[in-house]
Amino acid sequence: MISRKEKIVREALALFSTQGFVDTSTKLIAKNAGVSEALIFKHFKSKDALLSHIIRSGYQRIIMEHKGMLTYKGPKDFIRRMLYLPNKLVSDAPQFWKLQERLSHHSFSRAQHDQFMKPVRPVIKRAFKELNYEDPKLETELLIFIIDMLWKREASGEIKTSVKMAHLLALKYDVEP
Amino acid sequence: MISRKEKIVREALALFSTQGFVDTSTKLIAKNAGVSEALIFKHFKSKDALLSHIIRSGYQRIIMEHKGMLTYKGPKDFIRRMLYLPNKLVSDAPQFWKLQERLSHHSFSRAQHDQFMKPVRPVIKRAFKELNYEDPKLETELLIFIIDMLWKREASGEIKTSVKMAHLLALKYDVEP
Amino acid sequence: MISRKEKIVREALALFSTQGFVDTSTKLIAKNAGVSEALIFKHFKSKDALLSHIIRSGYQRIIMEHKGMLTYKGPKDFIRRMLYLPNKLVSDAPQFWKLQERLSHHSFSRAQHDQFMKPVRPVIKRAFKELNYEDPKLETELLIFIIDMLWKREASGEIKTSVKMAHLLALKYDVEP
Amino acid sequence: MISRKEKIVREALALFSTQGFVDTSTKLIAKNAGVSEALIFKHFKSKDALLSHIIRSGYQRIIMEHKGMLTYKGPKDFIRRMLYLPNKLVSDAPQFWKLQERLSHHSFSRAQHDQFMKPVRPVIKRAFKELNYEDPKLETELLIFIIDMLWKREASGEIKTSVKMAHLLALKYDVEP
DNA sequence: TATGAATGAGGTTTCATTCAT
DNA sequence: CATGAATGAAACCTCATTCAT
Repeated sequence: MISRKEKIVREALALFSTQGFVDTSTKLIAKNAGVSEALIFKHFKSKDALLSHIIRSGYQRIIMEHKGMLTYKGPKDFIRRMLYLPNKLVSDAPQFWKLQERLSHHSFSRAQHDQFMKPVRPVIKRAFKELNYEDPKLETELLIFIIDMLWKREASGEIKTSVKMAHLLALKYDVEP
Repeated sequence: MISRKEKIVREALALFSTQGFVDTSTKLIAKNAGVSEALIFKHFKSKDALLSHIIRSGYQRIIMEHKGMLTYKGPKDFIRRMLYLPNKLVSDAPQFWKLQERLSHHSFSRAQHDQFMKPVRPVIKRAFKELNYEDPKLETELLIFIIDMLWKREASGEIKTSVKMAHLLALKYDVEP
Repeated sequence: MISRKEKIVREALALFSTQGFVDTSTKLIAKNAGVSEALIFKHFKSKDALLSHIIRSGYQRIIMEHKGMLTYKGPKDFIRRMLYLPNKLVSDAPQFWKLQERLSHHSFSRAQHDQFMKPVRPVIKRAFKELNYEDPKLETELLIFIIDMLWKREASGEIKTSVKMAHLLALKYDVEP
Repeated sequence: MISRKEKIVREALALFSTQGFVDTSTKLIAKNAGVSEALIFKHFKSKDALLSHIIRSGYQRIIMEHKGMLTYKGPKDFIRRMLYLPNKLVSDAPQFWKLQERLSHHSFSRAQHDQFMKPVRPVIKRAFKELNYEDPKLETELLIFIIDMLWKREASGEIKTSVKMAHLLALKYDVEP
């Protein structure tokens, strides 16, 4: 059975991701969750705290579920997996990533995302080094930029072409087996 | 001499682009512009109308100032210019593009932007065709999306690496002279 | 040729009588009259003054046009004419009476109307006296009340039945020739 | 103990009936009721909704309290009771009828009133038929209109002469026992 | 005479949040 | 744990009115 607290979180996520944080009133969240408005503030100190909770717990779960993400079986394999990562992430938790996409100006959200992506950077760099790319650092920036691009696009709903793009990019990087 | 109406528009743009539309009160705009709040509503019917005016007139000016944008002197030249377009746009009107970036979920803003980019698409496709790319359509989608991400990134302030990326991409596309 | 001042007065009357005084903005009056809002305040000190002007000049004209109203050619004739007066008044200036009907709580309007009806009262009383009615004073009150009733009803647009009622009343009072 | 919601309703009725709806601010209602302005909007969605509630519940109560109104013990008795109805109504709820009188151009108010008076019409007609009046339909219209004017007059405060008139009318209709 | 530009005061309504129960 | 009742602050917007030209 799903707790009322969880109900609040789910409805809030659904609303924040579709209407945006500011345009979603606590009243509406309460109504959709079938609870009193006051309960939101019993469980979370404020509307901001509710958002932070959603972000934090979201990344926690994602980190849990993608623990193998960093396993390195060779440069080409890693880069390919990075290119297909966005699709996996967004497929697993579309609402969450839709919300993230909307929160590009929310500092806490950005911080959490940066922390999530931080361990990836050196591994990508290693891959480009092993593949003898001329400027591994810049190539890393570019790939991360592309990854960013892809999950934002997928989160926006344009999944099909995004997957095609990922494939096209994999070909360009020559990492397709 | 700059009119009060223009003053309102400028302050509104400044505030919307830094704090966001919803988080900027008409009172603050008025205060910063040194006018009465009522004057905003004399010149623009509503806060929304003010935003629409900013968007519309912004794109109008940009279209004016980038009339040569579509001149085609060969595929490589065109693709290169497309890759450097974001930098040019954002350098010319940083606040405006910052605002646009924030408004990615605002339907009118999207519509205006789509209209602005619409004529570009067939030309890019032509370029890829002339260069004998295998899937010109998908390549076009990809490039347009890259352009989109580049200006958003630049608008967010990350200019230096973005320019570097544009250069790197130009090399990858083999369009650098 | 009709002056701008007159244009304002006419449009104001039209709007006040259909939408009511408070629900009609000076902005709308100006727009409908095809003049600037400021001009209203050049010609009339305030919105209230404009209303007062309309009322005062309205009654002035009506008094002018109904000078013969009080001529007494015998009791029955007078009472009959009184019963048909509402129809004549409202037919002549429907908008004006519609406005009056709306202004039942406006003290100036009431005062003007009372002044207009004042000279009628003693004549009606005289008629009832001559006809040997038992309580001429109360009968006078009642007839004035009925007249009031009738013009308000006609001003509201229900003209046909009101005329029928007037006729029926004339029969009841036995004043039809 | 009287609830805050009821307090709001009462103060609103008092103010609307004396100052009129538009000229009464929600702020003043709140102040007079000793509650916050926001509470008005918690209990009633809007100022208009508050007014509608007052009208609707007012008529509901009146209908309850005047259930015997339509009992028919003979034509003369019924007509006499109709003539004295205005006085009974206004005596019972003077503020409410004062408000109704002010709202003669408010469509919802008119509709409610019409619905309240609707069942009366056929009974009056029946009475006039039984009394062999020549044009029962027109007589009905006239009587209903007289009733209408009487309660409006009483609601405006002119009670004494109105009662006298009702009595005089009863004599004229020959319905006084 | 006529206007465009400007405003202070005030209106209704929404919001996140608190508190007694 | 859960809520209904309540609120202060602030939002957008409209209004009648003034004034320099």
